[in-house]
Amino acid sequence: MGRPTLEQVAQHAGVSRATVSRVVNGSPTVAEPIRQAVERAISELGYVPNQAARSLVTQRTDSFALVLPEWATRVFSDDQLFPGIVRGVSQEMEAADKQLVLMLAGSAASHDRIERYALARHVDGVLIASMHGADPLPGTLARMGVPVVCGGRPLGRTRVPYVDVDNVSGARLAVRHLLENGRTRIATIAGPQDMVAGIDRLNGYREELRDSDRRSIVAVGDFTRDSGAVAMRQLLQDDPQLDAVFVASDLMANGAMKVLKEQGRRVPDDVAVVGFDDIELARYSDPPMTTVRQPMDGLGREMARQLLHLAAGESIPDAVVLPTELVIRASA
Amino acid sequence: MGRPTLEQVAQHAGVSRATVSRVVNGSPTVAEPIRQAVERAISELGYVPNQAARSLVTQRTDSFALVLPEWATRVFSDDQLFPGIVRGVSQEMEAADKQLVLMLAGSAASHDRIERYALARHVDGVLIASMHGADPLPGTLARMGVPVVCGGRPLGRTRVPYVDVDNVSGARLAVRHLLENGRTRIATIAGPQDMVAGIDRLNGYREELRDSDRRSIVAVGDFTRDSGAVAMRQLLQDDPQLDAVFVASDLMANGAMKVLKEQGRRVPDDVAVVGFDDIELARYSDPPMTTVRQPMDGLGREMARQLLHLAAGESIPDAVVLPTELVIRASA
DNA sequence: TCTCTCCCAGAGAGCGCTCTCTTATAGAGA
DNA sequence: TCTCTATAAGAGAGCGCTCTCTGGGAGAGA
Repeated sequence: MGRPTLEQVAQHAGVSRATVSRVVNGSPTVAEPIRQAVERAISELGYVPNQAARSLVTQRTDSFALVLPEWATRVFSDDQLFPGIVRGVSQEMEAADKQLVLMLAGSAASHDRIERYALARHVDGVLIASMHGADPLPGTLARMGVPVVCGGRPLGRTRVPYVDVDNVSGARLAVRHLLENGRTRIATIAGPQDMVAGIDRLNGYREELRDSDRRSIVAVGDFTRDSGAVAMRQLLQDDPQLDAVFVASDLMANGAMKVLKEQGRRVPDDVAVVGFDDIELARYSDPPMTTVRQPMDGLGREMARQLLHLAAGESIPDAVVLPTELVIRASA
Repeated sequence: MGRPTLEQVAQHAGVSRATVSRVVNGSPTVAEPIRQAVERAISELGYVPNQAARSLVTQRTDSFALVLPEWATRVFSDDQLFPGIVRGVSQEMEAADKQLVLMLAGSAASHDRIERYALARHVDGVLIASMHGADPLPGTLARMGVPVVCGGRPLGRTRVPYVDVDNVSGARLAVRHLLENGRTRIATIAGPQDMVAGIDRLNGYREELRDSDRRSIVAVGDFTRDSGAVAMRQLLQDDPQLDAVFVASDLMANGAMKVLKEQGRRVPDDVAVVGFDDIELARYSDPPMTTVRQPMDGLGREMARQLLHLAAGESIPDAVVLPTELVIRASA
């Protein structure tokens, strides 16, 4: 009954507990015949080391938590952002033979849960992805000595290392493309201004326009499709002459394009549209969308890599910023 | 330095280790003044129990694994299936104060990893979602005494409890709807025939047609949008007269509708289309899609509930089948 | 041949916690 | 007053593993 223990393997192989431990952990100081005997015993008994016992002494668990805001699974449900990050992190963790614990942070209560969890030494480190506003969690954990890496530049004064995509440059690329195509009245549908992605993309838009002396025309959405439609209607009302829109997410751009179609504006002939994210939808929309690609897998992978370094006691850069790229299709 | 231990809390409160343990675990046999003293010590020291030490003796970890095939994050990337299950499971686990460990099973190698992980007593049970073909993993784990619940009926002879949605009835509902609307040549684009969802939906289609003496017209896709387009072309070639298609997933239906449009067939006037899944895309396609809704959150939640019961030593039903529902929009 | 060194296996002390068993204290009944 | 029971706190034995320290045997140098 029960799984076999080190002790039993040792007995079965006729050696001491210590020797079995050495074999299991690949110590080089074990004579070949003994190693083989132990390995035979291990596989005969189907021995698997008890992780709890091991981490009790090593003080490591070899697993890491990925914290995602619960709404990420909802708002982003039909694009690749959420699965992309998860996949990237997961790949990198698997490669390092570490485990991934996923935690969805819904309420404020779950912040507490997560904090306790990390402090219970359940994980060797924590990744925190794309939070709203100035989330205190990363700072709190870091202060308690828990290795933490954020996905997306954290707002506020917390000095926590992060990995982000270059939202500002991405937005500038998009706007520059519109300018280069002779568009003169370039509006934007910005994302929520309590999220870094929302803020930075709007900044990029503004910077690029300022450099070319155009005036900005701004509406704000919340990254959902419907909010994109609402914002587009607003923009058309504000400036019926506009001939281009830079939209801070593909999903909003999709809503916006629907409105443009309804109002009889042709895309891109009358109004050019550039999105952001390059989710699958962008490729399949009508017309296929010109957009800014952000490497979500890459973001996840890089976050994982940085955290692994940090947890290994190495020092890591305060920030890693991944490049974004303009993908030109038909909408602009 | 480092986090405080039980011992230190005991010392600080002037009691024994056992008493602190009692307080932490909410034992009723502690006198009120002592309990308060201990609680004060706990909060003063910022004590958090070490999970590894605890589970070493309790033989529980209070965490559960959710295994997802890696391609789930890719193929299903732009719909709600993957995030839906994750969210459902996560909610139920959080409610039970358990942790969720997410494991993406990519290769055959990761099967091994997962097996070792579960056997290392890292988790108290395992959820396995939507695998291809007759996956040996659930059976193997179950045989080793690990509590397992599958999402989606497992193929093969393994007797592992599972939770599934009623694919057969859903498909029948869809086909019946088409019949009731006077459609006579009803084709189907089936899903992959090594997946239960693919098989059952095709079966439902066949059963319903057989009951009404119509012949079946079948093309097979792999649940991707492109495969839906390819299959639709095939169907139009096989039977140019067809006036309806039941498509086994919304994503494929989206591809199919694009082809219909290209070939000048109006939806639903010339060809009615019914999808399956009710992902967000269905609501936003043109025309909005009539489809079969499957409760992915519900599936996740029910899986979690069953597993929690199982892990608690209670007996659970071999199968739980959740109802599907026809959502009528404009495409049929 | 003897000693010194090297190498490899064993012994044993915990890691931080739970839980059973034991003991001390107090109150009740005779 | 003495015993019997009830109740609450303490003592201590592990849970399964790692890792340092110790010890024994073999080979090398003198």
